[in-house]
Amino acid sequence: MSSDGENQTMEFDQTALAIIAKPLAPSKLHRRLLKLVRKAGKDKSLKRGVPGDVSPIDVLTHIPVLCEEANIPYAYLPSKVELGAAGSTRRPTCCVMIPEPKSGTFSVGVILMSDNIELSEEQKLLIQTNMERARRLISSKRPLEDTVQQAAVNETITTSRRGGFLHPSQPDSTLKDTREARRLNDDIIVTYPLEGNATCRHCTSIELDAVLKTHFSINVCHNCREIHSNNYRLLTKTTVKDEYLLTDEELADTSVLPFMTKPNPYKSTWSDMQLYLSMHVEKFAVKKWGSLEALQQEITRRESTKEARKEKKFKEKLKELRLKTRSKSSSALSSRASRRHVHCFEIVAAGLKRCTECQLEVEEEDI
Amino acid sequence: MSSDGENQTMEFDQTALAIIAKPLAPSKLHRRLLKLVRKAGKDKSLKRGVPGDVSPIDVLTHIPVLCEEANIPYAYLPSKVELGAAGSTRRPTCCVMIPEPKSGTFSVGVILMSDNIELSEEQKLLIQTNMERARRLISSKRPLEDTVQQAAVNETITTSRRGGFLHPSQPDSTLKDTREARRLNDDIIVTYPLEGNATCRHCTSIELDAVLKTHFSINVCHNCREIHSNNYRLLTKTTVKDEYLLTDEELADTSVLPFMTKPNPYKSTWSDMQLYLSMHVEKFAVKKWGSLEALQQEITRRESTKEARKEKKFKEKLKELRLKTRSKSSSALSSRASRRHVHCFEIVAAGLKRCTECQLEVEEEDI
DNA sequence: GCTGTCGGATACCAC
DNA sequence: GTGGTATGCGACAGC
Ligand SMILES: [Zn+2]
Ligand SMILES: [Zn+2]
Repeated sequence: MSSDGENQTMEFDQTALAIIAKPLAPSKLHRRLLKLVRKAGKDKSLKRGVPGDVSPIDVLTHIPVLCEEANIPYAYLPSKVELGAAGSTRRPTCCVMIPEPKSGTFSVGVILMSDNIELSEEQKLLIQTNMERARRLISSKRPLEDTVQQAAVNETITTSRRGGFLHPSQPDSTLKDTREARRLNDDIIVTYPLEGNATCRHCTSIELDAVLKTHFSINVCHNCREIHSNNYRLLTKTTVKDEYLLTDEELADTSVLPFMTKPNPYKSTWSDMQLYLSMHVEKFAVKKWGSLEALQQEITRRESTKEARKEKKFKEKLKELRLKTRSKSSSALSSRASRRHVHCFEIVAAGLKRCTECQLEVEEEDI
Repeated sequence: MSSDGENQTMEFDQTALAIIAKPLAPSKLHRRLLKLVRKAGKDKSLKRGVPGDVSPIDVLTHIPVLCEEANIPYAYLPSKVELGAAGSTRRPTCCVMIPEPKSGTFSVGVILMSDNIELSEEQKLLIQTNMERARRLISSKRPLEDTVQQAAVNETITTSRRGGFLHPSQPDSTLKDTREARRLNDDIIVTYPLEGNATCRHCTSIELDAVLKTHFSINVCHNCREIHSNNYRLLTKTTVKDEYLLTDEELADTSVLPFMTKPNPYKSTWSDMQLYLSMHVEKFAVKKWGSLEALQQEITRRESTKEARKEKKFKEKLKELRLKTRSKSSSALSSRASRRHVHCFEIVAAGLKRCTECQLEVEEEDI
């Protein structure tokens, strides 16, 4: 099953790129890259190069080459995905390099592209190859990723009885599945004599889903649960807060919104997951927000304010950097930079690199 | 001067209504009514009638009559003004009654109208008359209004030397003038021998404005100050925070944004006004927000979030009320209500009134 | 008009 | 994925 999910991410033609760009359906590899970037950012180990007055593409075109030479796997990501999920920048094109925890050498490069950059067939192929290499590296190197990987395996084990239920027409079933968490426990409750069993609320089956019956006192069979999967999904507390805009306070009233717990898949010693039933949550959210449309409107509103905040913050930072950098790079030097070449940087000060050929100065900032 | 301002508010034909409806240029009377409503709201003394399932206009048509009979002055206000300034409701039509502090009898009624309600000539005349009565009552009755009125007089006194400078083509000069506060002190600094005086930064005059020279070390003559009045306006701290979105922290750095103080015009014992120079503020705001356009965009954004919040809050409240009221008014009774008549309410419970003829129930809520 | 306080929402970090 | 804390902002009441 897990191999299913990963195979899908390898197709990376223009069509797939458009699909992957949807914020709500990032592929597994994308999500891993984002997590990786985010984690590296937290560790203050992520380096982000911000060029001064030259067009960003001028600086970036050589990165793939450098990566190739240094045998560093890299990958292109549509920028939209990054913006939403990893909370990165609004720059149309930029590059992040993720160093090894110990040695400081770079292990993975990620190039964030604007959506409207045209790719040649050759580039596409290169991308595909490197995506694969990056994927392999990621799944084998990073402790965080290892944990998640491990968790996925554990889930698969506990759900062995339904391991093969994934439908081929669901390209992002991996993601969906994790969020639904229906595979966590699929035991069936049947007692003897059979006549004493309650029947499914939708049909006459007595093979009731154990999770729903035990934790939510809902009698529903596996079949009907899947038929009405929108009602019987399990949602984590975080998801509910993010996608239904409920508050901690509201989620604390178990008489209105009961929940079950499961060990935290990231690390079992961390706080348990709190899983709410989608039908409860949705009903509550409709009561709170008026309608699902109104809810969606509020979500959009908050997202746009978030975007605005980010943009403002970034502009401030950029202006600062520009002020710091502009004085150092004279116009005479930058005109020389127009000649096409691969920048070769030397470090001239803490966080400041200069190309030995064109004197382009690039400031590194920790993010 | 103050009589100038008040005369203008008496013209209340359709044209004037459109003019008055502009949020940024409410007439003096409008602003007083709004303050009155707001203050009454704070005192929990404001009663707002919320009809159940009947069309609001059905309930409201008799209010003027009742007011007439009880000799209560009333006035129509375009609803848009209320929504923005007094933070009232989104109802297209509603009515607020403001009781006397002691007796509890009503002294002023304000009817908030939708902008698209058609008025007959007779109605317009009635409105005009009652506007006038309401204005007189307000300026004579309310302690808050008295204070403001008094403050206005004091300002006029301190600015006697330029008392007549108001231009007739400025209908809202009263408001503008207060905000500019240029009349607070218009002494001229000239020392002898005349050769020792600095000259105006814009011309050769040595009759420098004392306020700007003393508090901001800016040499500018009265004439040039008025010519460049956009640069040399004085803005209160509150105005700066509202209209330029600067924070307390930013406004505290006097090396960047110096300010002068003046006694609080509302009550001299309250905190002094802090007056900033418009050119300083604008320059800082442009640096902070990127441009005046970006600032305006942010202001608009915040206003829309505020609107959204209000709307949501109101919807919640309305839903509650509907639930409480609906069960009490049967459909049979409300059909009887369609006959045209003046509702005559009796109190059936705390905050609940019922018309003796049509049984219409109206719930009063404190706001 | 100014100030302090409170509640909501958001961002960040550690587990 | 969750819980805590820190921060910025809007609302409000008192002065
Ligand atoms: Zn069933
Ligand atoms: Zn001059």
